[in-house]
Amino acid sequence: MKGPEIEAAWHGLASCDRCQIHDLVLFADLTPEDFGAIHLPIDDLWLPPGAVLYRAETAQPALFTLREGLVKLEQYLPDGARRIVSLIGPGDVVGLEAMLGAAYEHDAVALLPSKLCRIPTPVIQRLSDKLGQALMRKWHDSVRNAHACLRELSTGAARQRVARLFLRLAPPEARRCRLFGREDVGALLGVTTETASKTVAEFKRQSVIREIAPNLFERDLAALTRIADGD
Amino acid sequence: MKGPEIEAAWHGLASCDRCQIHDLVLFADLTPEDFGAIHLPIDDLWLPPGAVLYRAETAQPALFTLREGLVKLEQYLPDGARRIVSLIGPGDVVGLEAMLGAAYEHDAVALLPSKLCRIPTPVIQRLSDKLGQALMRKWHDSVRNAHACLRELSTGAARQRVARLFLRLAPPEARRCRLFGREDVGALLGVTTETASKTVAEFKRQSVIREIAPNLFERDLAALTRIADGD
DNA sequence: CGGAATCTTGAGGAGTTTCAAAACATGTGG
DNA sequence: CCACATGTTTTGAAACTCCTCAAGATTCCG
Repeated sequence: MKGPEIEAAWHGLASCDRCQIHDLVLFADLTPEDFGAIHLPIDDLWLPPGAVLYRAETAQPALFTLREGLVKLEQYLPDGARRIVSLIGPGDVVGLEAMLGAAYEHDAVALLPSKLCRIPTPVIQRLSDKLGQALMRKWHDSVRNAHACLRELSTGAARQRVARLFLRLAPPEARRCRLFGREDVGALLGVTTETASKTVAEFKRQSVIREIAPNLFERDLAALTRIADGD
Repeated sequence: MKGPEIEAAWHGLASCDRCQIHDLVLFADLTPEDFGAIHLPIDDLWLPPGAVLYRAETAQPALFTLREGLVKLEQYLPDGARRIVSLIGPGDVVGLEAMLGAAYEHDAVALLPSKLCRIPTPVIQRLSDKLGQALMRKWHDSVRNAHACLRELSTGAARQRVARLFLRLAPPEARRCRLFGREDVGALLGVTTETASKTVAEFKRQSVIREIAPNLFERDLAALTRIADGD
């Protein structure tokens, strides 16, 4: 049931102070001196789609910042049903539970090619007074993200959910967005793979979306918004 | 659409050090000296069902600990659809976003008669080094709770969701549990009020549950578990 | 004892799932 | 470069679930 393990590529050591998305991430408020005090390696990772970042029930003294791409957090019900409980986008942090010394609670898997930083928890702890608020903001983001997934992606008819997903896949100013496999779309929206596929196909026929390349779409934002709010 | 505002009853000042659920709450690790350092009033509140603890978009420099009862956090979609995104039980903290100086993000409303403490955020901030881990644990609980609501209460057929709700309404050792209004059951499970009502009625006919008194049920845990895991 | 909610029930229809098969894509080895 | 195997996406038809609408029963409260 679980796919083959795909190894992450180690990309090198990160230079946080020259990070592209500097103000999005955890270390936004740090001074150059603070960076000097980091004595543990912050690894730079690249994951292809389907690659596993970590598995539930495992533990590492590290959390991750997503710089680019898209990651899913999935959990399983006692009856084996699989559900994606959160979509992680650029700037978000994954694996915050490591700060409590706890095991990870989800499978974290890349949905699109993704770049991440692996930050050892001792680094965070050492800078904790500097980071206090920023860290809490990331917790806050996790809660908000979870509530948004419930509110927007698990409520209403299937076509509304798919529409809201397309609106969520890229910022409003971007016309194009990239989608992932239909099985994952289903597990995220709480519908079957077939319903996910049929709905996406229907949107294509109605030119609410247009498929430029495999799983790369151009969106009609007005039409999508209309559908998202109930036809 | 929103019900009438029901005022909370102010119950008195809390004595945290003699709290009934002492080890569940935020202040579990504090010493008597720490309690002495609290110079802001920690109010003791009692809410009847339907009473509003706070509204979304409003702000107070305070968070709340639920000692007894059940509270819902609800949000609205652009199209007006209402959704309960989290169920708050005894020991849980509500309104953690106040720690970031932000406005509340949900309507928080009592589902059952509830007892809470109102803790001013400066109290937490003053004790922050003592509380660091405990506070983070509460954030963690919030995320876990949100994911559990998505995973168990918004996945699968309606009868599975209702069964999982009944299993969640009280600890496994308790035979009886109390339920709230059908409209709220629907908003929590992502089904209509009618479906919620029909499913509860069906469970009664099949004696999976037995109604002792209005909205007080005796549960057949084995049967509920069987249904929850897919018939 | 009304009157207003809330809960229950029913019938019909829309939407989703299920099952099965075909179309398409991808990667491997000949 | 093609043939083939594998996996994903699409499509269709039938069964089923859930929603909609409407009405009746029940509870709650003034």
